Amino acid sequence: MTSPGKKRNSEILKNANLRQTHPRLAVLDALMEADIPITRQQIAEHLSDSAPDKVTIYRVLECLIKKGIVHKAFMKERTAFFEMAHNCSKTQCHPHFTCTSCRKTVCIKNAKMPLAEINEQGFAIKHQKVELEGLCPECNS
Amino acid sequence: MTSPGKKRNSEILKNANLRQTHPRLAVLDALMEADIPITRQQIAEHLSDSAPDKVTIYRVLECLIKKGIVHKAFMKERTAFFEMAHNCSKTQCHPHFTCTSCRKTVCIKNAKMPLAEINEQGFAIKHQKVELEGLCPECNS
DNA sequence: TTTCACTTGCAACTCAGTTGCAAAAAGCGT
DNA sequence: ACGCTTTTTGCAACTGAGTTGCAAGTGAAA
Repeated sequence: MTSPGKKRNSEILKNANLRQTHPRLAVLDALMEADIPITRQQIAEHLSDSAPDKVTIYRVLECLIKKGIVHKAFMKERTAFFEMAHNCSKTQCHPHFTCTSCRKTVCIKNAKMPLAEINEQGFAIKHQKVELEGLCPECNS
Repeated sequence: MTSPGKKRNSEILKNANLRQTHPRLAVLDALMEADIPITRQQIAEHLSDSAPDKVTIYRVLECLIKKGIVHKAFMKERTAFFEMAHNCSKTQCHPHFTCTSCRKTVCIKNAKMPLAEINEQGFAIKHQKVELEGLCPECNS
């Protein structure tokens, strides 16, 4: 449990002006190691015995999202998937691709997407999210 | 209840090889009249006294989605929003814009979005969904 | 009109996420 | 280190969208 990211997570909290607490460091650790969007349940499983209460995990996530450290990436089967925001630009997350056959979701970090342009006046686009569906390489062969 | 769309809805079911039933026609009617994505609850409210059971509405929607007549447009606050698919191309729905201030969502039917390009080999993109967030004209002034 | 597969409605259930509140602990000044 | 204040945590109970099983109802083909 002395992973190299431990110090960085503590740094993240400090920069965001948040108290250093076990649940916050633990949730950050789980999200960092996963490196793909995961659910609250997967966060708890990753932390197993030292996992905070589920309410706490939700509250920690809410707080980290508010600070822009974490994103709610997407919903699948009525369940939210969270990921670290450090691979996203300010206005746009990388797209997520879900395979309609095996139902796995992967991050497409290198896809380039222009921001949508709205013809009507007055809209200020702050954030764009792209979801892709289709067949992944494994199911497509 | 003799709206001009009644016959069209019946036609839709016939073309899809689905039985003509009250719940199916009613759900189609509600979605047609709304012309924006709505929830199962809003469908029921639209139909008020003649609304089918909520389970039936979900099953009708599921069936219409399978036939490509209806789309699950997006989720907001853990609730699914459904819309007629006739404003969407095969590979892409029009984007939906949600205002972060008033929480209203509108369809952006005239926005042009190219399909994402994935550099890695083997992915077959079947469908792309774009969600936008920001300030709507009313909240932006 | 009969028949049968497909649909519907009801009741009971599931389960992700939320709320209220009392107990714990982070961080500050002393 | 030691209180003190404020923020955070954990528990239990709740909420509400969506699902499941099953018996009763209905569309449409023969």
